[in-house]
Amino acid sequence: MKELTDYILQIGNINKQQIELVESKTAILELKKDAYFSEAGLIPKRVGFILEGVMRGCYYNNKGEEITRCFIDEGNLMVDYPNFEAHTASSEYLQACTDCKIVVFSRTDWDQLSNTIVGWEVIKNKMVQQCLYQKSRKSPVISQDATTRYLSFLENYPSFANRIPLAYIASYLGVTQQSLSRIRKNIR
Amino acid sequence: MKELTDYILQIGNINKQQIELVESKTAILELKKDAYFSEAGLIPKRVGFILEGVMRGCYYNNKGEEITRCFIDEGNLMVDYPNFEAHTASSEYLQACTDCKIVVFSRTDWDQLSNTIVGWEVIKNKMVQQCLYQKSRKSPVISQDATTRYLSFLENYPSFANRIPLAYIASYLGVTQQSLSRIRKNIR
DNA sequence: ACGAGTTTTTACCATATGGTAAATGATTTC
DNA sequence: GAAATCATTTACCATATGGTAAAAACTCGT
Repeated sequence: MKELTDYILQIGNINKQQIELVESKTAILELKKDAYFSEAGLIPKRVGFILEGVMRGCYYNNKGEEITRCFIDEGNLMVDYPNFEAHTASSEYLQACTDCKIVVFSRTDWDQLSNTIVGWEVIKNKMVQQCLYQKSRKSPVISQDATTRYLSFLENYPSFANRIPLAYIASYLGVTQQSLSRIRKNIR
Repeated sequence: MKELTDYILQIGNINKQQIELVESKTAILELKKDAYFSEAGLIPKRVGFILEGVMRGCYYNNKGEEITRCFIDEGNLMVDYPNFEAHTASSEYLQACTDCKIVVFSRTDWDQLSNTIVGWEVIKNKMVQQCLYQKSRKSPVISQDATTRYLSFLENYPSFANRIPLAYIASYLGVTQQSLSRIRKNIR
């Protein structure tokens, strides 16, 4: 669980005893490839932190196409936070792209740790903030052409090209699989 | 300043006296169309809350083209928060698209209010979070075609079509001005 | 190792968007 | 109010990407 500890320490000040308390409130979840962590239409009940593997957020658009909204990899927080906070149904799936190992907080523990750890509320909010920044910083830039977006994707997620299905990457980049396949060919 | 009060109250609990304290730490800034609130290359020193008008975040890409990254309208927070927090140079300009009236916090006041108002730290972080969600929720969806993106834009910002230069909207949507002009024609 | 299923590549043509340029329309300045 | 500047529209052709379909390459379970 060192990864989670490092992640928290980089964000806020918290002592050893408090870290142990945080850890005591978590559980480890192993997800097989393709399994869901949370689903569209349901109220998110848990916050995850990815220890190993890659997850993605995805949804179905009005044409029934499956669209990848984001990738979340090791060392990052995973939750549809607006809906988690508001107790409203999520509009996306959080799905494992590979086998994953995840630290899980229940809603109760996630919130109640604020009562026992001074500053947990602040740490929580900063973790969520950081998670959002990551997402927006890495997400494809709409004013770039498809090839440039793919090259940036490779820089942001160097290990993904061979681990993640082309279709997931294509919908993330906003192109068809065929186009992405052609782009890969042109790059070679 | 009712707008700012409402905004804060919707986010956290804070009493009348505390609100007055917050307000006493702010200044009102009037920006003329095209003026900058902050600039690329400089360390952001202020947090703004827009009372009237529309601002945009923009930058120059490696081809020298001016790209609009986001619009921020009335009732929303405006700041390049990652760089504000890290004391690092911003990579974008925050520019007035129309004449604007803005509530301004200096960095000192923004941070030190946490010492006098219990819970300000949490409110601060939630305001920033909400600001980020707004931005990502409204930003154009890369898997949609240009016409769909423009129609969504109109829903998100109904008052913008005639107030904001076409070039700004085009680069926000990831199309050329000519394409956007053609799209407008097709919609009519 | 085989076959069924899945994923990726290729090919062909249709279409949307880009690039360049010029014409029109709007706004500012003197 | 005329000239100058800036913003928007239109036109033309080039190019990138999409849609459909099929072939090829992988994967998985037996």
